[in-house]
Amino acid sequence: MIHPGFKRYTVTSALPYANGPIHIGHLAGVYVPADIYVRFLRMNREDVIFIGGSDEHGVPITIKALQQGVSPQVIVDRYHEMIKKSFRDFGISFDIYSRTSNKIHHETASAFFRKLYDEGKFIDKVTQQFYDEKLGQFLADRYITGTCPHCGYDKAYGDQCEKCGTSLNATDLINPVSVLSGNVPVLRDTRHWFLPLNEYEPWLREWILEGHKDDWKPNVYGQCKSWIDLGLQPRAVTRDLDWGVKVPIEGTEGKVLYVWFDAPIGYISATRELTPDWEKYWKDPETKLVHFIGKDNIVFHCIIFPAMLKAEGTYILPDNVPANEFMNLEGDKISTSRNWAVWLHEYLESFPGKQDVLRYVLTANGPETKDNDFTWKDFQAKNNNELVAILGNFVNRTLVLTAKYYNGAVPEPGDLNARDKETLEEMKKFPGRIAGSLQVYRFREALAEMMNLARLGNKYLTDNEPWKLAETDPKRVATIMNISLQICAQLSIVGEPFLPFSSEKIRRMLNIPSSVWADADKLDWLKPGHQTGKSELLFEKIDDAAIEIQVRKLLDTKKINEAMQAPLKPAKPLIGYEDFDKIDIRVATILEAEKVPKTSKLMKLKVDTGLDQRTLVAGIAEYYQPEEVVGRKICILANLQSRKLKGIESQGMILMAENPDGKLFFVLPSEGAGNGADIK
RNA sequence: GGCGUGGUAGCUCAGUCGGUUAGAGCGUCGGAUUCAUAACCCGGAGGUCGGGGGUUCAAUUCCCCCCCACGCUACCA
Repeated sequence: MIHPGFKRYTVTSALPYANGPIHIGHLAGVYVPADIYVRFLRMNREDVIFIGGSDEHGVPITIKALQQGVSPQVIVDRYHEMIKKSFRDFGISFDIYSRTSNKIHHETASAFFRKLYDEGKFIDKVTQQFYDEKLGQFLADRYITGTCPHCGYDKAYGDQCEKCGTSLNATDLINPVSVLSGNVPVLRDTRHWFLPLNEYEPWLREWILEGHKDDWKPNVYGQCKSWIDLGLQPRAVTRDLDWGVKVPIEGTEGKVLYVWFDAPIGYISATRELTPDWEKYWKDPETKLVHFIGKDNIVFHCIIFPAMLKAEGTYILPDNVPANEFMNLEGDKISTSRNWAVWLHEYLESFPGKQDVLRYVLTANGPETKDNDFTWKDFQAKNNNELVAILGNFVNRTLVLTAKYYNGAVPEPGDLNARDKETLEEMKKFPGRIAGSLQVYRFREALAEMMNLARLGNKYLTDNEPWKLAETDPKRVATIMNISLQICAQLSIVGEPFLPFSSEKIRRMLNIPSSVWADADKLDWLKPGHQTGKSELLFEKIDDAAIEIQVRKLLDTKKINEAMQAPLKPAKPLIGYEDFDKIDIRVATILEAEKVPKTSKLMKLKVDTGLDQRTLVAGIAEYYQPEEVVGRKICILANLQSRKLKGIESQGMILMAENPDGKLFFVLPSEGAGNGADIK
């Protein structure tokens, strides 16, 4: 038993969203570490299931479908198959890779929701939401576009402006428009169900803050503590949308479960799909549940999903959530929309048969404690200087010498000298050390230890110089070669979780079957006289040209992105003078200025307009300091309806010129214009 | 703005419950060697441990302030 107290394992990996392919960020953060962990458990003959699947609900998929004029199902079918295939080809060894559009998932999620509903675990509230009267349906925030109140971008979504990155409420948008019909939507009442997270706060506090103080990673624990200490709020678990799991309550047509509610249940659905025995993986306290995720998912997997499971009452809770940080690419954040990524399906085509190289690089450079950077140069260096030079080279020189001296048959060892014994003792320590690191999710460390075994082999060979003794001391050579061959065999065992393809290759070269972890310190996998197989190179050098191609590809992407960036806003339609005449723009002087506390962009200003003195709130604090604006003569829009911002009544708006990058500049009247001067 | 995590050699990272010369891998320089994919093996150089204060006989390690990166979150007429 690897972890005392547990007799089986349920390992989940975050469900990738089915609106794009898999990239190295996904792999480094979630799937490679999860796969290493699972392969290690399997080698220990543990009862383990490894769950993956596509998350196919949610608004972004419906938007994408809309843009392409197809049904959401077409979108998810396309990406689900693509993702599933690339995972399989890459060797991520899921026991099942399922999807949330499956019938069994809809049933599972419905039943889960219904149970909580029947037991009164939800509260319901009526709120106001935009409604498209022409189509007769409510509009999710993502289904509304309009002008961003911050940057003026006219294609901002109701939840976020993709230009300035600001998160918004749909009601903030200027001139909101329905994406579906182009109509102006109206606000209408709608009923939704909420999970009252606040009620679970005392329990979460004890379970996480007390119970997992020592075994959860600092980033995970810290994030949880932050959320709990801030005070938890009820979270809506339903949405007005027609793509997703229908709310299983009478009279709720047009409502589905919110995607974050149904997605984690996908882990359970997938298990049900995998085995009729699914309950023991989810309801037996002797099962260890581990969620592999990225840092952006911490709150869902540590707070919300556990609260759901707790509310349901019959499920176990995650024992650990080893969330990773992010992997950057060549100094920039990976981005699907900007095509700034190394896509798995493209990698598999560009570097056929080199799954283990990427697995190695992503593990050795894994973002376990902080964001890391993937560069192609580093990829090449790790392949050439580590995989080829240290691991591949050791196996190769051993097999070449074995072929040369013994025609590939394992020689009978003679008497062991001190150095041999010492080496064998060292070898025995590796499986335990590697296992110790893997058990606490320290994959980089475990991998480095595995490579140290290859280093041990290289040093053993070099120091003993069998090639010099071939003529004079054949018995000694036999011993050296026997031990070197055993190291190769051991490498194939302890390397298996990290480099499954290469381990298989070593076994083929040595002509031995696969082993379990318990045999990793046996030291006699190869009996004298055993005939080894055909030797080949374990890894090949990757030359500059191959790397150059990849780097150029990224440079091209960068050029395209730069060319597309920051276009000037298109001209607005013509208006008549009477429209312009409605606008009252005046010269004013700033009398006082102070930053609005607890905001980063807002500044509270007192201005003299000539007619009166009034208060304005302006989003200029990122570009100007209060002391440098006081006394300035500026232009303001004076007859704008007032609006409260952070509790302060803003009576008008300062005229600012905005560059495409969002930077703001005052519009200044020339010398001589007095306060209250009318601008026309 | 609030909260969280991180900021240690050129690069990727360990580590320090405060204490002799701060470690590893890769890179770099030099040596040795030739079984091996010019690989392996040995050795050297390279760090005021993000910055500034404080506590202490002693701080990279504890405390305070600040800066930077990333995540969550608020706000941006």
